[in-house]
Amino acid sequence: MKAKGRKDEGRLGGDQLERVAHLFKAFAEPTRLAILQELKGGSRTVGEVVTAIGTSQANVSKQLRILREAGVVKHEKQGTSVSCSIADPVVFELCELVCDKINRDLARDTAPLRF
Amino acid sequence: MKAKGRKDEGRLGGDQLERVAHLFKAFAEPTRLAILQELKGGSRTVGEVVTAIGTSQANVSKQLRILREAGVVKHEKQGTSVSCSIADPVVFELCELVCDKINRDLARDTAPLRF
DNA sequence: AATCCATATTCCCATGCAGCGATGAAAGCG
DNA sequence: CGCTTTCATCGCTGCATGGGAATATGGATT
Repeated sequence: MKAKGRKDEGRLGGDQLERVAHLFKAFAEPTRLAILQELKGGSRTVGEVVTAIGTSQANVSKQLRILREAGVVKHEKQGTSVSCSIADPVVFELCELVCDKINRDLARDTAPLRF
Repeated sequence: MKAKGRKDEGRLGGDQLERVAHLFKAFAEPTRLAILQELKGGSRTVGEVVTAIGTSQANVSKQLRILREAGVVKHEKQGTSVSCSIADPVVFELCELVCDKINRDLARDTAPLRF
């Protein structure tokens, strides 16, 4: 009967919820979102990302590690530098859904201009 | 020409990135995900959520507030108690995308059993 | 080997925040 | 009016983490 997981109609346990939360957390930071936005334009070296988003190199490296370990960004050694790129197109879908929701809510706030 | 925002091919500024990050942050916590999962089954009072996920009432109230302020959960006074429900179906899409991604990555980790 | 460059890592500090206990506030009910 | 129920809020503590400065690592060039 394969009672593996799935004990309560697909309700997730604590460990799995932590997994999900951990992945969401990768997106829950302006600096990391800025990095993702930069990578949306294609592969960039770490140095290019640093100059693009204007924070310290140490910080970019650290945030890139978080994104990589979340399976969101991919690293590739290319000659002397390291080239980064989006590892999973789900990034775009997630960001689009979230942005659309924000825009909807903003419209709802601003809409009552009707007179 | 409506030059509102949109200064660099749709790249978001710091404030807007913070908005996006803030919304993602609402999902970046196991307790809040457990609450959302419980509400996925329909409206629940605060008390029902408390007994369902097994943490303090104070904590549930606080996390519900965060979810409500993020526009993710809706509160409605019903008699003596407060009924909560999912305010935006985008919740389901987001969670589904994230879960699918995790399952894909897990499969990729477990797959190389080939010999 | 010495050196330069691009990244990664370590140490440190400050902030944020989840969780608990206690208290407050507000609506039903005797 | 008190009393209970239901939920929200406050104060607090411990832990996680974003960010900077300094340092380590590792490849390339000379």
